[in-house]
Amino acid sequence: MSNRKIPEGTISRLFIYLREVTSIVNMNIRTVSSAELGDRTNLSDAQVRKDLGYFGQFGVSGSGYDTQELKAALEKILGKGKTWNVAVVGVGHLGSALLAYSGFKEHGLNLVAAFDSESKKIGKNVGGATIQPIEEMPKAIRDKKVSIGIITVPAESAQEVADRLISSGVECILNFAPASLNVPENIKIKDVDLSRELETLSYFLVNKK
Amino acid sequence: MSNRKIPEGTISRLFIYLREVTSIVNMNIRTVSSAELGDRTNLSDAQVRKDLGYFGQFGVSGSGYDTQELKAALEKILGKGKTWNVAVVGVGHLGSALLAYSGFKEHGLNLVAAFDSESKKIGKNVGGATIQPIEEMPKAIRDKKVSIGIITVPAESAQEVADRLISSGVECILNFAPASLNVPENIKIKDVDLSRELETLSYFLVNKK
DNA sequence: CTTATTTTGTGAAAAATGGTACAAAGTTTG
DNA sequence: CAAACTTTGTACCATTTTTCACAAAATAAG
Repeated sequence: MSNRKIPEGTISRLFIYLREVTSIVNMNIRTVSSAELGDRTNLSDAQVRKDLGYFGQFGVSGSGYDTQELKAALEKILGKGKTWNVAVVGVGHLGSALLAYSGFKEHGLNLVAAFDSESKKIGKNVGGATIQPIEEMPKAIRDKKVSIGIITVPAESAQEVADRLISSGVECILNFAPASLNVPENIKIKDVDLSRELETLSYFLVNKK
Repeated sequence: MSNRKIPEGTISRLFIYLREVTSIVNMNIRTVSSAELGDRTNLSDAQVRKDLGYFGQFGVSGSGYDTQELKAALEKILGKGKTWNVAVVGVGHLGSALLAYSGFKEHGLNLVAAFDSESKKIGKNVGGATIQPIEEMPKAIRDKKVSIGIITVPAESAQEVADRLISSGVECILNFAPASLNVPENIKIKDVDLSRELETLSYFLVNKK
């Protein structure tokens, strides 16, 4: 049951279910069916059941899912409430904007270190961390137990930064640089590429019938 | 050939190929093989060939792809250089940050209108557009020929805003609100959900072996 | 110019994902 | 408590996407 490989899409949808079931709990509704959950999320009832099925049996035939139980189960599966130490590399426009983003803390990401190669930025304070030179990365990342590295440097230096982050011990990288990075199997890398999202829209408009 | 349905993933990868081939052209390299392109993008050679194959035959057996030709072809397919008029609804933190993002203009997105429901924001200028009340949306969107609407309002009002945008005539929506929106078949909607990206990392860290 | 090598383009196989449908289990009704 | 109804969980089927593998085309070498 839980040893099958779980599709990436399932994980992503789990967050959607959690969002929805949280809102349902807040309406003091005790129970919800897969059909209802599907309606609210624009997904099919079968999809909902199948996704949840990867993680166990939460439902009750005839009445559906206990909303509070489901919420708790999803939170557990998705690691809600846990916190992680993160380090940002590259404190330019994008880096600073990210550090100001409140969603960071809300999702358990705790900024403990920031690095930049520009010497005039060193020593400044951003989002509670003091900007350090890149050379201090290995020590700082070990000392502060950083598990997530965020790359917001230009594409040219992104690979080098990724290599350093990994050799310093981070397990997970969030890459905002528009570059295809090479990382070992055991490292999770997540590319966030707003440019590509924008360009996809452009493609759609050009090629729509 | 080009009447087959093209996978979403293919489109997304095309941008990656374009990025790479652009960098190769800048290095004055005249030709590139699917294997090389695959290496640079962490994709398989077969994937590269199949993706390109959806749009025609660009390669030459024995030597590969002419980099300049491929670049030009990808730019044409992806609508590079075209520009689109966009309107932003919701000029809070996120909206303002987006408007400051330089990538917007670079990707041919031209802000021509901004709306907000808060009366004290009306009349202010952001990124070259004057903030208008939501009521003026239909007229403004028609007059200014807006084809892309960007939603950066709270989740609660996102659906309502989407409905209004669509009935006013936009063809494409970029949704930054963490909500599952319902839109007609012929409207392209793209969800950008940074929260979910962050949460996915958390899932990975909790569930890694 | 013939042989060896490279590399494309694409059918066909395989893998991944999503949808259908139904037995089994629970709930409600009279 | 029996019959009608609801809803889950999953085995099976369909579709989509990726990978394999190889003939055909181009190039390079001898």
